[in-house]
Amino acid sequence: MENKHDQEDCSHTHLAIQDTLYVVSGKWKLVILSILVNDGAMRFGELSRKAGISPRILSKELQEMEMNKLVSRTVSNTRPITVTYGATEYADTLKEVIDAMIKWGKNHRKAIAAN
Amino acid sequence: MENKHDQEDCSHTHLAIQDTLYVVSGKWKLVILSILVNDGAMRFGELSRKAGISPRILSKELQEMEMNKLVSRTVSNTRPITVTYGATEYADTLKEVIDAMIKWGKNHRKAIAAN
DNA sequence: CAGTATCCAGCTAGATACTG
DNA sequence: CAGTATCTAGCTGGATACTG
Repeated sequence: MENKHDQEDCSHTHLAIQDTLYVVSGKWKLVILSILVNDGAMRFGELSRKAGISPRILSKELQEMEMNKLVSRTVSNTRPITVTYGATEYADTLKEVIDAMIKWGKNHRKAIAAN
Repeated sequence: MENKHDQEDCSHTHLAIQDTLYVVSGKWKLVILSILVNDGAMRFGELSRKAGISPRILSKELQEMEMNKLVSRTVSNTRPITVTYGATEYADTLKEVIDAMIKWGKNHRKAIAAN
């Protein structure tokens, strides 16, 4: 019984880590998010230029981030249409994770340098 | 001047995130670490069997983790030699990061499920 | 036993060109 | 403008066999 519980807890925990890792890993997700947070909402092309990401990759990343409610996508009825991407309020909840990563990463540099 | 400072802060921050990401990302690093933390130090073969990782990958992961001071490697002068791997005390410092990831991941499941 | 060597499949990211 | 299609290079992880 206890074993079963332990395993379940463990797999839930593992799943939670995987989920977070998925959202935060990869070459661009956090770069995109930080640009949208710091510079505010902007259009697809502008974001592409500012981040230096080719459209194919940017499109894919934004779709995933939208599914994860980290960015919002707003279409304007101009001609041709314009699309604006912005960081959501929900994206702020990631701050705790990112801050923990920043803190550990900074200390780790020192820990490794101090051979 | 302010710009320069901002950029430096930003790049340091970005670097710190990358460093942390490097240590926790990938398919096996946290799995290996949790086994060593939960079950204690053990030998290469045992770890390979317990985690279900082929020797090539396990060896590579352990080397990286040793360089990052997350695992210790101890050679015994038996014949043939035996090698024991264990989680270091320093590995405990990662707990903050991992806990933040677990917490966010668990909440995120709910947030996404509540469509 | 504790790895390393070799070979290989699949995924990630990018360049470039194209479409509504 | 906001993407999608196509093609490609390089990296990650894995199976298997081998060595000291």
